Amino acid sequence: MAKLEYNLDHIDYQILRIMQNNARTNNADIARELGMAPSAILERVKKLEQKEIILQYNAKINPLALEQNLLSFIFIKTSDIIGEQGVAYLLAEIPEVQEVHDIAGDDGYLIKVRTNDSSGLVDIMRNTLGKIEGILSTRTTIVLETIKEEQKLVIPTKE
Amino acid sequence: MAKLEYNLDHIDYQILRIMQNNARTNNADIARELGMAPSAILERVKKLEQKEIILQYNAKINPLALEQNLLSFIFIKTSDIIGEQGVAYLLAEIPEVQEVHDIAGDDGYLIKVRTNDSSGLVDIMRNTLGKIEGILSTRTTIVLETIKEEQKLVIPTKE
DNA sequence: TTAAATATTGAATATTATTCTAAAATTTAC
DNA sequence: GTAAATTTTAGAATAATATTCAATATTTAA
Repeated sequence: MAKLEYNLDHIDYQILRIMQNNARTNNADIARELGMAPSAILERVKKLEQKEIILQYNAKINPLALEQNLLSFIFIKTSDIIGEQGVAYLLAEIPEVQEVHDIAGDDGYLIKVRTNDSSGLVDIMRNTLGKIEGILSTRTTIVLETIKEEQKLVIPTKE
Repeated sequence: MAKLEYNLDHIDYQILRIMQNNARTNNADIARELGMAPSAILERVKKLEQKEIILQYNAKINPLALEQNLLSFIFIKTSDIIGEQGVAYLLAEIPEVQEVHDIAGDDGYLIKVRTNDSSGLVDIMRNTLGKIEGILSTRTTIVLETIKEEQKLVIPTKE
């Protein structure tokens, strides 16, 4: 895989900033805001997508509306050899698992799980995690309340 | 604040599923896929937004493109009284802090931070966290590699 | 500096968003 | 269970946007 060149100028940054805040902002509006032609903006957005700078567009859905009230972080120790991530990929396949991170130290992995409630969490731990070979131990942290949760990156103001 | 009634049927679920996977799917396409009139879909989407079931539309940007290569989780113990979250709101104001969770146990808060590199992390810990009154201690976990990271919820298949 | 490559504009067309009214379906109240 | 009230939908009309393309401008590289 060739090294990708991300060559972003300040117009790209502005587009990213707008899109990060509202992915449904239309071309015409972006063009107006940046004082450019819609066709030029379209070209740039397409390029940002092609170069995988914009990875995807998501609607953020209120977890409460889908009765997904329990958020948990679980540290998982495994028998995975360093550099290998067999267990990680199995964890990543679980729909309720939103994040899987390989972390430094002897903890192994940190995963983020969203379930209906504690019974949903128990269910996953027992029936899903429990069936994965190579998991040595888990340590679970329950979230009582989420004050902030977003994926917005800090975008440079200058190029 | 009145208790919100989320009254979702299977058409709403389908809309949510489509939007969660691609927030830029246009009305016409959704209408075609669900075999309904665009105007009906528009009504439903507006309602989902009004009822705060769809919270926002985000473009997911590749952190590498913005040189944000280091992801960390930090456990923060504070002198916040249980139920009060003064420190949490200060943490939430930091742009590099993507998540702030109040967690069970004596750890206090768990935050997720994205920085350029380790020097950016040190900088935040020293110059930003260090200046917040009420932080007693921190424990930092560095992410070596992220295998999965998304906010997609599990959407019911039946109503 | 010049040639080549890239990016932008502006106009034309295709497509979509949005509004509105009437009909249909659903819910509510009696 | 029926009728009224509410909500939802469809369909048509219009406004707005997306997209394409050829010409122009700009940038890049030699």
